[in-house]
Amino acid sequence: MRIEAFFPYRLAVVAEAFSRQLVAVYGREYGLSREEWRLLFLLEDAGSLDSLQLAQRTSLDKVQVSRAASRLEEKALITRTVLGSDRRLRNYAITEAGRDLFRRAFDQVGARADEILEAMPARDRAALERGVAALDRAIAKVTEPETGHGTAFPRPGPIED
Amino acid sequence: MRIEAFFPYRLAVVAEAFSRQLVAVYGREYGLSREEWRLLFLLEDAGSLDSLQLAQRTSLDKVQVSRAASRLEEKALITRTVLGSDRRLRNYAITEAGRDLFRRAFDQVGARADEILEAMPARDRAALERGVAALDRAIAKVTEPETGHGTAFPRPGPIED
DNA sequence: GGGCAAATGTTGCATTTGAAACAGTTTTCG
DNA sequence: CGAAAACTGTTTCAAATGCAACATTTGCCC
Repeated sequence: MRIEAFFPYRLAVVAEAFSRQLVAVYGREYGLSREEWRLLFLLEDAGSLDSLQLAQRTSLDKVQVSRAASRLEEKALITRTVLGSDRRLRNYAITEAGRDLFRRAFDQVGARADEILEAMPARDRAALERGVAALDRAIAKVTEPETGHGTAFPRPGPIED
Repeated sequence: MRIEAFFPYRLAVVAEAFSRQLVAVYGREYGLSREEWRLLFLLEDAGSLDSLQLAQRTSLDKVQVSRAASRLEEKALITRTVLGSDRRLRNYAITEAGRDLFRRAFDQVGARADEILEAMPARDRAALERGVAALDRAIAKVTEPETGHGTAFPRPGPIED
């Protein structure tokens, strides 16, 4: 089989290429890593989050969150405080500087993303959004066979993570 | 804006999750990195390639190719020889051991990929393939002037279906 | 031909990343 | 109560990665 015809390869390559286009903006021009970008994105929307909420809404693991938050704190883009109610947890809040930086970056990143997406015919764009949403559901279904109550399919191979 | 509604984020997260499912197979069970997997994939199809052909058909840069090839050579899965016609280039060939390993891995990886894709309704799966192909073309179109890296994989011909 | 620029693959070095160990805090349960 | 287990964030250490310099080979242009 030719690798160009192998769908997982095509998906990975296209997604990486798309991501690179956006990293080129928030990375080169604003010095943000992908993890920092995502944390700022979440915090600009929510204003403030504790680490439990944050873990639920990001696909980053705890090490990535900890390190990205350290860097953002050094740059004074967010603040981190220990929660009084549970001292294991942290409260993350975006600063005004962080908000300003994110908004400027988001303008450019969003414009770049739109430029690419609008280069697609509308029908194709709709197909892409539908397909991505469906793939997301399929992965969740296949990898979480027993999160529901009742009887779950017995899976041939256990997949953790 | 909620990050979950930002399409580039959704695409990246879904693509990473899908890729993780496959890396869990060829990585954990066969000890292959993503780059090694791709090189083996190409070489199993072609049997033998020189480095120019290889550069055209992967989205890997020269350092990644060099390092992945070193590891594959150490494992005796491929051979690397200097080309007589141009001693800057290398000829990569898959060994029998490499072919065997790849075929066994591919059976499992392909099955895992199919398991996920077949968990999608057929219409959604068709939409995904259409959308991914269209996004690839859009990125190529938008980044065409630069022609530099960061584009998607080379398309030998128009995508059917 | 001869010197210089371009092309190719490799290596060095600093940074990043991932997995596991660690430290601090809370919950559980005898 | 209090020891042990569980949970959360951080640190540590080895491996991977990216970027630039490097060495080798070829092509170019006079």
